[in-house]
Amino acid sequence: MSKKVTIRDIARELDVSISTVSKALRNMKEIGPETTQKIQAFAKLMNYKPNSIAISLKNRKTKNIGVIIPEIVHHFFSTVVKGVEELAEERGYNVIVCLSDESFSKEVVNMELLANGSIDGFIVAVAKETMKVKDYHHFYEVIDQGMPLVMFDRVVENVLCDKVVVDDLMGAYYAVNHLLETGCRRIAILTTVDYINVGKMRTDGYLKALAENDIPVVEELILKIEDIDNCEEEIQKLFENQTFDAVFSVNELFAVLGMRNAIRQGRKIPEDISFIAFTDSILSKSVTPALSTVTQHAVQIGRIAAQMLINRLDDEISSDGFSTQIVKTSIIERETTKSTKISTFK
Amino acid sequence: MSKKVTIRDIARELDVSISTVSKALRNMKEIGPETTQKIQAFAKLMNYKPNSIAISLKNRKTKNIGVIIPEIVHHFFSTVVKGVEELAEERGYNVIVCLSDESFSKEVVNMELLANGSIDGFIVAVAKETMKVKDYHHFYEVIDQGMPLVMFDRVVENVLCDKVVVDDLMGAYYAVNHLLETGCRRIAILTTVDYINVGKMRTDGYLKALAENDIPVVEELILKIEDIDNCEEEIQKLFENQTFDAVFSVNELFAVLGMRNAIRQGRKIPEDISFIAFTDSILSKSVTPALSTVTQHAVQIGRIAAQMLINRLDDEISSDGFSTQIVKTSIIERETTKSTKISTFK
DNA sequence: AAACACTAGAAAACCGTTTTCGTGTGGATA
DNA sequence: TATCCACACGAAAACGGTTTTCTAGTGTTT
Repeated sequence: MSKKVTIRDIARELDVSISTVSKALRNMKEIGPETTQKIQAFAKLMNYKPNSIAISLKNRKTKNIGVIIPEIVHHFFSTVVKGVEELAEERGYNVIVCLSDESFSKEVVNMELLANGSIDGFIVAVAKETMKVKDYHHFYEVIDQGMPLVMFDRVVENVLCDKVVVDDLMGAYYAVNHLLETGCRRIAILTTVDYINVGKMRTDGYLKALAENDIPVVEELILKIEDIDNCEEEIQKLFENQTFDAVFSVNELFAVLGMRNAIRQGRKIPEDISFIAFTDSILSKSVTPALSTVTQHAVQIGRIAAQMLINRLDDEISSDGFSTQIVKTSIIERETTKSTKISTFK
Repeated sequence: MSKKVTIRDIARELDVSISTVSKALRNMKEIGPETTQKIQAFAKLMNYKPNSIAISLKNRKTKNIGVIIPEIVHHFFSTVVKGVEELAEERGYNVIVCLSDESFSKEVVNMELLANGSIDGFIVAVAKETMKVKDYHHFYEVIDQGMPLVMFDRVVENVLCDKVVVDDLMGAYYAVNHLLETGCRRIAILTTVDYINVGKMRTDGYLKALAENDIPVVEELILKIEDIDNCEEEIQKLFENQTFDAVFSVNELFAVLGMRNAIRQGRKIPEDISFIAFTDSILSKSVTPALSTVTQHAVQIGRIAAQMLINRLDDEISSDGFSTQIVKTSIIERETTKSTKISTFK
């Protein structure tokens, strides 16, 4: 086991001073070419790598960015992380991922842990519990210490920082409009409880689309699911007790579970009943029939968030003027919605 | 914006030495009770948090563990990370996640980056490309520097380190046996090319099960998929050109895509054709009919890997005696395989 | 020959904390 | 009263680098 070689080791071996080594490694003209040559060659030979801890301590910069997400086994969040990772790598930053597990206390602990020198800035999607208890002191503290913070998707209105959000309302609006355009009239919605920001926004988009098309809102067709583990029963009940010709779902899972009910009832998709859902992952692509979706460009969101953070870090921009980027969604038509063209031709 | 307060600030304010502050904060009996009292109270007031970088520098420990996985938008890998995170948190460690993107060079770069002081040890699933080019120098270097390394799932035989692997061969064996027991005789396999360790192992398990039951191996029923992006066509061709009454797949995706072909051909699942696949994520649970799977206990794998690493880190065990933990799989029977009971009753 | 410019390298400061090794005060002991 | 020992605290080194300042030596210019 060969220990890590330090600048000091090189200096000793080559019988020069450590400052000479330091300068030579950074190609300073102050050091003669052949000395520089020799030192660099030896350093490479010894497989020397500067200790990043020492450098971090000296420059008070870690070149690490901390990402805190509620869940990692989650297509949207992991895809955002991928985007963050991509851009961070391009700009020479590392990514440290921590999970809040949707818990307020874990979010606080993780932030405090990372804030003490491990990272230069945060990218966060706020935990459900935090949104519920509305306690944002950990965000304020971090900002107060001069550490940049970027929120994405699950954002808090009152916290002053850069934000990246999905255009959930309009995404839902267009999705429901698409159902309307293809001839659907009684549209059920599978959504979440209102304290989940994105669920609320998507529900509002659904309502807006109905309103603009003079379709009456039927309360019985609005299913707000609290507990994701028991969603299957709730969805089944909806299918048993109500009739409708389309389903708009705020996520893939609810939609696919809905499709199961439709299939078992012997209904044809999309002829008898159409489906469209937020989130575009393997699930949508691989189920049969393939699910039409509203894609949120998660990689893009990650990249933008990382961009905002690193710009602030590198340019040392003063803290005034925070911006909120809104990322538009797009609809991917697959097999669970009728073609707009065909319905026009009819 | 209030700057971070250091131990030095406290010393200056209270007009004592920095060593006194350091000791008082750590409750050393060397310091008088009322001084300790005063210093701790003031530190709390100032919201003092020790700088972890400095501590890392001092004790040459970061309390961080680095996880390198090929993909994050991947159910198995992200679930393993969740397991690692869980256990790391219990033991007071942070997790730094880096992605190799299945690329050899990114794997090397990321390891070098993290190895320079950012972390105390590694948990790695080897990238496809690395397995292909068989260049493992970065693993040897890290081990040589005395940094513990734990490999999981995608492991390299020759690298001496702790390992956690799925019992892929037996998992596949039992899965195929299950198909056999429920009356299937012509069983197709959807697998990957042989340089992917787990694909190879699962194929071997398939072969073993057939051999032990005196079922002839039909080469045409073995589909080795290289490029995951074009797998749909390849699978379709198999369904068009061959007949079989069951499919064993090394992952969920291939199976679900296979099911699509069966459904379109109007075949009944599982009566006409059965399906069973490795990996148990939302996909299996939510497709219709729900897919029977071989679950790999990914959280468990993550926990074990983290356990092995942290034990070595905390106990400072000498580097001899590496172990390989084999995690058994289990079969989850859902709707794509016939019930064993029923076939017995028949 | 004196003044000057340049190059190379030695030495020290610095980052925030822990740790080792004093040092001075006071009370107890001889 | 002189010696010893706790006790409470402080000075300084260490961790591993970077950076700055200072010194010494060489060669060129006038």
